[in-house]
Amino acid sequence: MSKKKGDKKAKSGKKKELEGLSATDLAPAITQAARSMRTALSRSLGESGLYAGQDGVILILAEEDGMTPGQLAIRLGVKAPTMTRTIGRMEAQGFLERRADGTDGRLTKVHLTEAGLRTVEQIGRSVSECGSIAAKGLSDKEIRTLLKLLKTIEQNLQSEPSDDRG
Amino acid sequence: MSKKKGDKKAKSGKKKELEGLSATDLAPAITQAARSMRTALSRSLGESGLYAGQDGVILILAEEDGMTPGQLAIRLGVKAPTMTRTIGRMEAQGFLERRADGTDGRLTKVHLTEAGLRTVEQIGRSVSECGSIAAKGLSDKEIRTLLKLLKTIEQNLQSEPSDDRG
DNA sequence: CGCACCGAATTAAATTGTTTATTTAAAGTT
DNA sequence: AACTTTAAATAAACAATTTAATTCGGTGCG
Repeated sequence: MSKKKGDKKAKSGKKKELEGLSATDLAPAITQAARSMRTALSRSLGESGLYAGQDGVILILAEEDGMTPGQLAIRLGVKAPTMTRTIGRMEAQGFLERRADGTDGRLTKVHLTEAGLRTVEQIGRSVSECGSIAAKGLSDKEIRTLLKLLKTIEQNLQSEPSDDRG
Repeated sequence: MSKKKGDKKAKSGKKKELEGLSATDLAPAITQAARSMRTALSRSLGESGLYAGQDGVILILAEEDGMTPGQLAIRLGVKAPTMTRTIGRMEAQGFLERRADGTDGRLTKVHLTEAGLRTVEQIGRSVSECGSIAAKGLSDKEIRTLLKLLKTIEQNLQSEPSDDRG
């Protein structure tokens, strides 16, 4: 870092060199885009009786049944307590069920129920459709670029856990 | 019924023509990226005593004081009840205050307090810093591309509020 | 003037998400 | 074998977000 200029505050300048300004807009931009996506997905998912955030659990379980809450949390990029509660809700809703692991008493295995299995296709459709709507007008290349950039910034953010130095 | 090609599973194919597959990955990708961003921003904002979601309110108010909750909601892309609640918390925290509009009894004007004003700079720094961290390694052009794509998908999603026609 | 309608704000209820702390079981150490 | 440490799941507390329903002031019509 610091190999170039423009790393300073530049608080006094309201010029046109908005190099830093772009980065400033990044957080709001992605926040709002994600909010729109979540809302759209939520609406589409509602037909299956699911909430945004639950779809990923079912989709992953459909690929590999019997994962533990911790594994699911990692796969979905959320914290373990979030997964625990989401699983609890979904279990109450009848989409999945917990089973104790016979070998390791600490582990909980999560399995799709029949009802859960029945939602898989519809969820896939919702997620896919939402993505298509969002990507309307974008070329295939642009979509891939977007995905790549998204992954990059995610990795950047996660590799910098706590940088509270001034 | 109007859908046609690309609706297949194609789960077995790992080829390069993943046109539909890209769009399918869009929702999860942006969701997780936004989650990372939110977490990072939340951590940085914590020093100011704020939570992610509150920053925008202060920043907008710093530009134009006395906006109504509804206006703030639109500007920030959230629904009115969200804004009401956030404003309530922030008022309790002492960052802003509500004042009734003398002319129109239905309106509430939101004003920054001195404490709120004092946080403006720090918030701007946090948001900017977060964006910079997220954008590390990306060229200026890439960042602008990302911003443009983000805006596009946001508009796409919002112009299609509830079109579940088949 | 009274009643219907609209619009802004709020309340209510549901969920995801985070951090911090607690329980419980496995593993490691002495 | 008893104690300590670690790991997984969970519980509790706090915040954001949404939709649906409610309150309340303004406006319009009869």
